[in-house]
Amino acid sequence: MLKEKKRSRPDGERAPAPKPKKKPLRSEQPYTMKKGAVVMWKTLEHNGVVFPPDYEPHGVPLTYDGQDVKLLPHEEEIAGFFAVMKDTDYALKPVFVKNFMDGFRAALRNGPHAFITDFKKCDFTKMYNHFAKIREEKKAMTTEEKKAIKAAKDKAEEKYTWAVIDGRKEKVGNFRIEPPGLFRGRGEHPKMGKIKRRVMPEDITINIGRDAQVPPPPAGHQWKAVIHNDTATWLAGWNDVINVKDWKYVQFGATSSIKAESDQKKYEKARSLHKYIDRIRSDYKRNMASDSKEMAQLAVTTYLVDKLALRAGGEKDEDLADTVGVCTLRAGHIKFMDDNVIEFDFLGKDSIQYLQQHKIDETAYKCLQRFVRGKGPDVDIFDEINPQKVNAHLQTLMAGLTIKVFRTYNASITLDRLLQDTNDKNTTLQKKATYDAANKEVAILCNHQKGVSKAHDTQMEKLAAKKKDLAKQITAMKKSDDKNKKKKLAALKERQAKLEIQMNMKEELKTVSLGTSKINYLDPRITISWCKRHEVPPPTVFTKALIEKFHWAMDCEMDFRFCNMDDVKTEI
DNA sequence: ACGCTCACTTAGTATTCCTTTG
DNA sequence: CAAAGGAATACTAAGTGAGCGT
Repeated sequence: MLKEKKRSRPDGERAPAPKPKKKPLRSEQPYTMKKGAVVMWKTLEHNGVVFPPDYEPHGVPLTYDGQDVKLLPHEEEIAGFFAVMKDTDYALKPVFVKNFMDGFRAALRNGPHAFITDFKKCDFTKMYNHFAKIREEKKAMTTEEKKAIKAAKDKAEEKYTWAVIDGRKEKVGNFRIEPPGLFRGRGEHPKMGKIKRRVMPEDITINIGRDAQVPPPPAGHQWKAVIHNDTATWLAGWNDVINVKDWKYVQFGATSSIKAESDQKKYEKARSLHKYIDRIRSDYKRNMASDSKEMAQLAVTTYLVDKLALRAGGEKDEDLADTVGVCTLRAGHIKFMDDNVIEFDFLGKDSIQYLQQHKIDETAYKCLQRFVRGKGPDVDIFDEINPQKVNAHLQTLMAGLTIKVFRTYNASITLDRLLQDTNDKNTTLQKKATYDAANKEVAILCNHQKGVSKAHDTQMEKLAAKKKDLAKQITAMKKSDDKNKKKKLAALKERQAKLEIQMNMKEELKTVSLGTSKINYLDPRITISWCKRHEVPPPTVFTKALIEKFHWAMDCEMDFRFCNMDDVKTEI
């Protein structure tokens, strides 16, 4: 059964400002408003956004049906979007090519080049080479030239990199407006290849304090609107040009106090789940045997979320890639194996495949068999529930609990558990390996993957060659009568052992992404406490950016499993 | 109860930066 | 000192969930 298509809005317009509610005077407003809407700031100043440079025509032709055609600037720009992607996998996908070509043809339609209609006759090589040449020229510049250009750019952008919130100067995140190009949707996205048109000042809504100076739009332009929404923390926003009902925001950066505060709350919530987890687990175990199908479905989804760290899985529109989470799993996504083992095979967020077998609770196994009975592969397994219902049930057990908290909780507590095995006799490097191994387990739990780098095989071969060479040297050393033979042999053997570990690690991690959990799921206080206890300098495991992001946790010593709100020592 | 908007977090990949190597 | 390799950061797509109106 196909999911029902959600009604799409005909215009894609969005109200520029929150509905004007009957509010008391601003000065009379309490700091926290009635429900949900919390006032996030009293004053907010910033300098707006940076637009990409205007298009500069290069005059390099498109070759069509063997003939060079010099396009008009706006046509040339679009052809250029494709030319730079000529060698990517996208250019091989029919949907991508069709969407691109539809857009390209529409741009050509009323001009002198409307005869360009057939993708097969389009040859983008000249433009491609032109861009390649520019890249080469850039690369060939001296270090000083590169530095000077970078410095000039940094200087011009400096004032956009920060904003002042309640008197504090803080980093802005994505202050650069997204440049035009072709949409790179992930997986089988029906809109891939569509033209992402240039975002204009007229698209942008500025959110800023009432008393702040409104940043001037580029000369000859206007902002779409200027609002003063103090319950939101975004500085500017616009309707996404591909999924027009989506809204893109310019937000504060990861190191800002706004983000730090919400990060702390997230991890405190995950920690407090530890106090409730036994009750929650007995609740869903009991409810899996319930006569109520809805109750049983709530229980089984919660069980899967807890055991496998699955995502919620909200309903999606048909004009997006077909991906699922626990609530949207369909009968064809699971296979019943012997001994209560289920094979899960579905595409999750970003169309990343979740392909894992798990032995699950016997009652849950039987429930799943019952839920899929008589259903074709495209029918929803959990037909009586959705994430809202699951979350509503969870909130009868713990205030504020939602599905995603389980991912944070299980990721963090897994790290905490695995780090218990750290050997203090080890070197810092070995301790880092322990940390990375724990990080890796979390990444597998959360199914955080990455594409195998193109260079992977060559790199492995090189390491293998190195290893072979070392083995040779060792054999030679054994035969030699060098008086320092013992020492040298030991050194060689150590290098060999290190190389061996490096190779195994590289192979094991070739599809596993450690970064995502480190940035988003692992309570930094677990890591920092571990660093302290085992005398590992934090930069061993956190990059400079992460140390800044987690600055609020830097002096913490904490046990994740003891939830005491007083533990948060560092105030922002 | 449900659909929809809004605001924000989470995610993989592209690009840039920095270090190592030849 | 340049090229290569790998780490770090930038980018932007794609999720979650609260809350509101119907």
